Amino acid sequence: MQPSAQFSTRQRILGAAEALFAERGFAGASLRQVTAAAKVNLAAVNYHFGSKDNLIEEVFRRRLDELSHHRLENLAKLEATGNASLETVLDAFITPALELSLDRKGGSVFMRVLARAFAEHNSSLRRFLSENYGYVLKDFAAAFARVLPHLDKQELYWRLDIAVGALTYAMADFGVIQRRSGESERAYREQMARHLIHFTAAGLRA
Amino acid sequence: MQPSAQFSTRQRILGAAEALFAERGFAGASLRQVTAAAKVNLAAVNYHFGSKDNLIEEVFRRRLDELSHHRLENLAKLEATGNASLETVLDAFITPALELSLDRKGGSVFMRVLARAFAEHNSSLRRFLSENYGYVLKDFAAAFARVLPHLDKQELYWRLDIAVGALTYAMADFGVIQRRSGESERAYREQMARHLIHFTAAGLRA
DNA sequence: CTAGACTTCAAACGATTGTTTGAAACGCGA
DNA sequence: TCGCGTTTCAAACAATCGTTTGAAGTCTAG
Repeated sequence: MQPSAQFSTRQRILGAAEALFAERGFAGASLRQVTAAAKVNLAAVNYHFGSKDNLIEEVFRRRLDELSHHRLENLAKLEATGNASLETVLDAFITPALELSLDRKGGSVFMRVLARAFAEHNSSLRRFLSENYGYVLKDFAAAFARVLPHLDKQELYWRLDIAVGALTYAMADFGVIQRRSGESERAYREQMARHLIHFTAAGLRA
Repeated sequence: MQPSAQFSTRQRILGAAEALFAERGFAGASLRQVTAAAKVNLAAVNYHFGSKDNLIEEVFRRRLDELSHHRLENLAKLEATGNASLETVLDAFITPALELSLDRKGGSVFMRVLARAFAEHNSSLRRFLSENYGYVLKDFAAAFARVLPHLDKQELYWRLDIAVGALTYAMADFGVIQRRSGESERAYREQMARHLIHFTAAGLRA
């Protein structure tokens, strides 16, 4: 387990897999395409990850560990300072995803991979995500319940379900809106986040 | 081209393909799985549709022709009677999808297939959908512009993009909300449509 | 410098992929 | 009943799939 060597091969596989999963889906991207893009040997995937399914899980783990941490950290900060409102809770959820998609080159494509996970009815993948990161959504649901006290539980869950859909879809860039020529990636993403918070807050509050 | 024979084999392939595409994706569902589920010979797909890609397009065409017609019909009726408002235009868009998902057994799974199409960056599939059904979205965008005159074009497009995401995601049943035990499929779907219109109208108007 | 663990490599495994083939079965007008 | 276009069928095609293998290469601790 040499740190440098392991980092290089493992990380390059994860990066190439992430990009190809976003573009062609989990079944549509083959390990040969992944290893070719990563410029590593085909057998390296099974050596480092054991199987394709494990590779898929690791692609999620690499990003979601950090993303979930930032989201909950933001939420805790709001609760501690008493600044929790509908808009700030939404911001606590959205901004880390925004930063991730701007941070590294692969960040924005990961949001597409994440959106694909929702479309997959693959039960083992859903179980993996629910078991490892379900508590994040639970904590946020509780926070939303606190800032939307007039909604009963059933009503709140319906609206959160719709809101998550809007956020997932938008952050994955599935829409038709294109970045204008003079506009930077950062400016485009920040505008999207602003619209998302505005739209979703209105829908949740209505 | 005997009507009865053609109907039977073709239609059974389309039904089985629709279900398996919804469950496993376009790349994840093989023609052998499709033909086995449809109880037809493997070669029947290439005989009746030419290729897997053509089969995928036909799965969309079968539902979208009718769906688009109903949507535009509803919209035209609103314009003719002067009843066009934000809620009624949304209803004109959503209700046909609701009816489709309740009408036939395969209707609800088709909405999942449609949502998968958004996740696919497959350019030929996107081109097929845009060329054949893009005018529906264009007509509705114009209608929304009329009932939301205070929004400038750029602002409207942002919000419609988000709204389409919310609708697509929700109608595909990607969320975590489950039908309650005593609740009928129809009641569940109608409640979802009601929440969707309410949420989206608020987001668009805000 | 050597021993030994770690990593990479080319090659091959059986299984499965979309597609094609040519013959068999079918259905219907003459 | 015959003949012919339409449809179905089992079988096979080359290509690709995820995975495994054992040897070659690389690295560091002793």
